[in-house]
Amino acid sequence: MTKTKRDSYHHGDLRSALISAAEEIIAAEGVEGFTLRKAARKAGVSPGAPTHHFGSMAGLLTQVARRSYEALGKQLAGAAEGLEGNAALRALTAVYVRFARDYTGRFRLMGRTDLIELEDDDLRAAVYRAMRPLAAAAAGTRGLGVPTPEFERLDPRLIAAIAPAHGLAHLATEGRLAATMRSGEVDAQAQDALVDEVLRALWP
Amino acid sequence: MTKTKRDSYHHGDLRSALISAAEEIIAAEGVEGFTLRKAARKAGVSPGAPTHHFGSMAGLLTQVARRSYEALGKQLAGAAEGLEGNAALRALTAVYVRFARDYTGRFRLMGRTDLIELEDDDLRAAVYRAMRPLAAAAAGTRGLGVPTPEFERLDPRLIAAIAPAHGLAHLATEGRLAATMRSGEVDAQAQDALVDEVLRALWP
DNA sequence: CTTTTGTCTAGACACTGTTTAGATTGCGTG
DNA sequence: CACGCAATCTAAACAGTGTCTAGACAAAAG
Repeated sequence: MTKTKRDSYHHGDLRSALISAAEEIIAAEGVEGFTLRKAARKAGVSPGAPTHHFGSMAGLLTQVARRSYEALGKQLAGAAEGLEGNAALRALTAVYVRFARDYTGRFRLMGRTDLIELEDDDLRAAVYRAMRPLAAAAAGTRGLGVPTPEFERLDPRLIAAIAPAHGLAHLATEGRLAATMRSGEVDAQAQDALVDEVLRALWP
Repeated sequence: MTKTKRDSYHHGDLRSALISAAEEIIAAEGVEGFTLRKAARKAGVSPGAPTHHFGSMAGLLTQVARRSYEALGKQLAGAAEGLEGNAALRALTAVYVRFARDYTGRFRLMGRTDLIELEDDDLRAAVYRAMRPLAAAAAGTRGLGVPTPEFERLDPRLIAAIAPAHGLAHLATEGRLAATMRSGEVDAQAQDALVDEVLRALWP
């Protein structure tokens, strides 16, 4: 589809072309449908080419994961505006779950510790930045400082805010939140309603 | 190690030998270290043999996942005894997290929808049975019926009990619950303490 | 214009899961 | 007991995979 054409021996911007190709494959076929060679073919390049830019498949997927965390962070930041306390926590969690449902491929990749380089500094920073709105909400609600970037020694109350979101998101992607229609598709509205009920039980 | 010896052409009990082999590999090298051929070699059998018993790799791993859910269910059932209300929920969640930490390979497999056959009836039943203690605790706490076996149209209050456990477990396996020592190993005691704090914030 | 540096290809390697056809065995039945 | 059937397993191949090593090519630097 987005097969980047080649007129010259050199590609020009292969690095970002491969990232885009990977994102498209993951969006269309999921993480399990992704192969490095597919991405190379989509970019119109030989199987060995990606190695020069990313070192390994995990290197490429780490970039995709980083960008995905940035996207999630943006959505979270937007959702928290103008809200405070438990209302903010509910809104943030709802967005977290919607992200997992709407971008299941990306979300699954973010949890695949075998496919990405967790120790990558840029990735860690992106994860930290993405979680900031949740941290802020937890702090606003319960009097708690923003966590250190190392993401270690986290405050239990922040974890208490992240865990339900993470858990709900996983349940959603596994189709365990009811809301599956007869067509097999996910009934987004019904799912949102269910999530809202859960959230009102957790953060009244 | 546990290489099952062969004296005759037929194995005798290849089916369960393959399941055991798979469990050992997953325990030792994680899901990402598992290959079907490895399991076959460990059972002292040709690469094509497993297909006759399980149809595909997913068939074998589905059995491993089923047994893992049974193990988890046993631990949950044991943890709930003699406890009521939020104390039961806290104990159950703590066990859930400990299971994920102590049997990370198994736990990761349970979440890999691409490696197992989610629609398998035995698996679904095992999942349902494993979650019963959580459902009972949520019911005892908040006046809620035990969910239907189809695991659809779940009560939001039950989901509110499962989600934090699931989320905490994932965070634990990703090493995001502090509690990682300088050696790189997980400080189980510190992690348990942190989880306990989180749980007291969620279910006071 | 030449050299150096960064990109990319070609081909191979050691794997993977699965399929095919055939060899081997145990078991129920005559 | 002997026979044939059905179950079980093997051997070999197939189409893939990620990654490595040479070397080909092109653009930038001297």
